[in-house]
Amino acid sequence: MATLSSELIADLKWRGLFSQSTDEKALVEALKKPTTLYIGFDPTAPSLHVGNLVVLLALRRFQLAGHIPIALVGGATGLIGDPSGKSEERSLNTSDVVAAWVERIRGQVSKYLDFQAKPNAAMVANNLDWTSPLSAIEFLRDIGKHFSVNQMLAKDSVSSRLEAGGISYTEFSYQVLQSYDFLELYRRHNCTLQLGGSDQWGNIVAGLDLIRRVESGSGHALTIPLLAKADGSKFGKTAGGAIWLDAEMTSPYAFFQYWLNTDDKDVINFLKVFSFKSRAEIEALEKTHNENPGAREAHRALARELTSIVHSEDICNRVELASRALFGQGELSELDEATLASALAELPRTTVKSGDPIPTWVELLAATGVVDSKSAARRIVKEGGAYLNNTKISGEDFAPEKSDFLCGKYAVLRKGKRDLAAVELI
RNA sequence: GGCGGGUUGCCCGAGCGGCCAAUGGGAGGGGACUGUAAAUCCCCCGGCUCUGCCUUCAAAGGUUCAAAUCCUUUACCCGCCA
Repeated sequence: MATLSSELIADLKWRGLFSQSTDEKALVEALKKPTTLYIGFDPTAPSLHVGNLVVLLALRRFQLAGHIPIALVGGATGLIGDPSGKSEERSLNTSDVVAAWVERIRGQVSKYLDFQAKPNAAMVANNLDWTSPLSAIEFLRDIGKHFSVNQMLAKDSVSSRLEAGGISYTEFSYQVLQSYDFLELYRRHNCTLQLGGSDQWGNIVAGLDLIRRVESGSGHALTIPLLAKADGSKFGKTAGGAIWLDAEMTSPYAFFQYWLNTDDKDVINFLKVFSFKSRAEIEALEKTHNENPGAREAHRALARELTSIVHSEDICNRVELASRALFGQGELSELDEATLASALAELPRTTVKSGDPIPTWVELLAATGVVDSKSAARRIVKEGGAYLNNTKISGEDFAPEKSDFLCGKYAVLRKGKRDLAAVELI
């Protein structure tokens, strides 16, 4: 990892993690010394998702380069709602919901930073700590006075909303709160750099203005491009919804598969953006990938590294084993019970009591939740996408027999090419 | 405050008394081809105890043998005039 500031910036640029910054020369100069920087995460859901990982890992890159990272969890801003990039007003969440999400996200964010590092230990902050004690009058006199409505209206996040039908005073005020966060972190920790997605540019420079006006101080802004996929679809979304970092919300198996199934056209870019591998290592993978894309070496490296970072190396190994065991190579019936059990542990599942009659394939699949209804499961059978233990089955009434249960316990249902579920006989 | 227009399945959007579970596009799903990729082609896409039945066209009531389609009220959105 680059430790010299010019190398750090060059590395970020090479990885496609550099959108724009305030005076780049001055930034490089400032980064020659350990610098305190922050990124904010608003609790808009119970977990962060893979989209957040881009900036979160960027923060880690800075720490590895010797800087002091602060992860700010937006206990206050999460109550307000950032209009950036939204075409409609957000619906507000209650304060207990937001408070609960803050705690979960605080825990998540902490996994990616080093709090023991010397001399640049990471910190986690919550903007509710300094926003909540502030009275409305103080806020308007001490902070609001420094903002020009003309400039606020000119911000992209606001002007696009004005065109799209309107914005509430609440969301309009968001940029003031975010600016105040930067000011507070500047005061408390001499934090002089804020990172964010490119949609955060306006909010970040508003903070720099505030620091200049109130403290006559200066700082820097650096934004990271929003990650785009080659086919134009939104990164991090699947039919099932977002890919979350929380293992309860997106299983490590599904997480691993998500990366393994990355579009060929995206895989090298994703390695640059997410991986901590060196440029040389990534370029070697690029070469391998171009020579034999079918081997999916680059995909596998990406999936392995991210699953290890987000979950753990141990979980990653288990999940990869499951992935290999369940996909084609080798007969399922040849797997020993331990391997099978751990592979299936990662899948959506249902159970059948050993005394009870065994339900039909359709009923079992519906019970695992892989499809929304029995009609959907029936459709799969009709269309020829139904498999039991990797063997195609037909007939809507098809039901597994006792003897179909591998090791006397497990049956593997498959829908289409890659959607798997497990049935356990208990 | 007055007048007019709108609210349809995951999204966009036709339908404007029976032939409507509702045209078309997108998203999504299955198949073929492949590499657990992309592109392409074919098929599917409310639910169920599935040759039939049930619940949907903002909500609630009504007219009719029959309503997404007509009437009334309510909620929300959007225009024009004050």
